[in-house]
Amino acid sequence: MSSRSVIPFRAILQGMEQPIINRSIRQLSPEKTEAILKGAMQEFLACGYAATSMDRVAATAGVSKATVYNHFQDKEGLFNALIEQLVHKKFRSIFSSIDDQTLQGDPTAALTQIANNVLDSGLGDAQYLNFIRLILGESGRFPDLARTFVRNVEVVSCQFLKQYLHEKAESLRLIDPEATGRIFIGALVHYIIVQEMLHGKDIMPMERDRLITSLIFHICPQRSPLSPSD
Amino acid sequence: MSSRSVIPFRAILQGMEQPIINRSIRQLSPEKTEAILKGAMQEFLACGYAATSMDRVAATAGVSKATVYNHFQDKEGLFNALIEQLVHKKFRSIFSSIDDQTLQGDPTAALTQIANNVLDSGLGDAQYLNFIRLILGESGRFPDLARTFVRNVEVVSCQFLKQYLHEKAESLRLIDPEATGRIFIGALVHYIIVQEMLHGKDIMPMERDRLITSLIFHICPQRSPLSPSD
DNA sequence: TATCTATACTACTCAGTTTAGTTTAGTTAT
DNA sequence: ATAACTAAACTAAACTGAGTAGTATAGATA
Repeated sequence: MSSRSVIPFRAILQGMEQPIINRSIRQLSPEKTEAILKGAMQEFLACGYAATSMDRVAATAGVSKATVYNHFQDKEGLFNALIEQLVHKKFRSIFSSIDDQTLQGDPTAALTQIANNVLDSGLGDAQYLNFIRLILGESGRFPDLARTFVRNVEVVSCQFLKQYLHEKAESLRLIDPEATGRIFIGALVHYIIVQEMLHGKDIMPMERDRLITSLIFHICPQRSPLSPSD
Repeated sequence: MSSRSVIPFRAILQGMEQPIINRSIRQLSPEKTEAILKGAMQEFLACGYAATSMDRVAATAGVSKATVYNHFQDKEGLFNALIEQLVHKKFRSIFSSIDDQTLQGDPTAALTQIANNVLDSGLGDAQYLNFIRLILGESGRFPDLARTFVRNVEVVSCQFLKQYLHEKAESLRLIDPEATGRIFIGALVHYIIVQEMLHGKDIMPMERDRLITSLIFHICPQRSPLSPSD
């Protein structure tokens, strides 16, 4: 996107072998880097890529604009670094809080907890919602960032479920645990997107427990005759 | 967003009852309106809201900038009109091409065709993908447009499936056709998002027929012993 | 006569650079 | 160890060159 040929800043030299002058090499302060990324997060998540200004990022970070450009090559570089950080640090493991005991027990209870974990990550957290919005909205202009997201969030989620369902495949009589896992995640993600991201709560309301109940009903083969509604 | 108090243009009066001055009122040419909307579509879908310039919209539409502002109040108004048009004209009925005969027959075949219709709408069409990207990406800044989308696309899809599954509820032994419909749509939409929108095809590949087969396997109660994979 | 075009304008914002001066931290000499 | 020195990280501010939304004007067109 930016196409200029300028002598690269010190920031780009990170990781390159230093020449001769090793006398008093101070690093760019990690505190500033963190502050800039924090400011960038606030701005990019709130305004999107195009509508975010580097002046405002610097102001929000409490740092001069020149410092921003000492730490990051340009707007695109800062954006890339931010998304990469968010994907790796914040939004990776939705399943870490699921204890092994639940996983070993009744599949209905385990799947309920997994579903609730997925929904909790997206239903309350406005920051998470804005992050997904940003990734989806910019996935056309930043395909590599989208792929990073897929590798670190989607793949992890689906692998986790695939593994779990594979273990239970016989007792649940599943023929394709991987596809079942995708259906499970997909139904939940779509619910989050429609209800919260697209503000569809009031237009097409549905209790989250109702969706989870149905989801588990369709995955676990025993079909009880009691019908909750409709 | 734009906060100026200007005497409204003729464009805003569209649909309002005209006052007294009906003396030789030529309308703003509908051809120009269409051309502007077409240009706006190209630009907004390709660049997003913030990165689209009104100069470029006018140029793409083959129309002067002043004409754009005669037909639409401002950038936001044009964007609103565009999304509204797209939602209503282009991306409303995914199910129109499903014939009644299929719907009356074997549920497995019917659901397969419905699933294929949903996937076809999103897997090939780059324009459709960009449209969804735009809606999702701007859903935070344009909540009303997001709601319009929900009302006209999500609700229609889910209602259609709810209705169909409600009729088959007994034979398929469904306890909550509406929730089942959501799961069905959700799994397909999530598949489109991950594979196409987020460029996950090569990272976590999955044949579309495999997903559809599993989906129908989970909805239709008869569980065949033959397993296609894994 | 009203819609259109072309063009230029206003007032502003933007990404990124530069300049001049301040702070900070590592090195060296005392 | 402490003080002096020095180079780099920083700040504030101005600046460049380009682009922005939206308006205004004068003339072409139908």
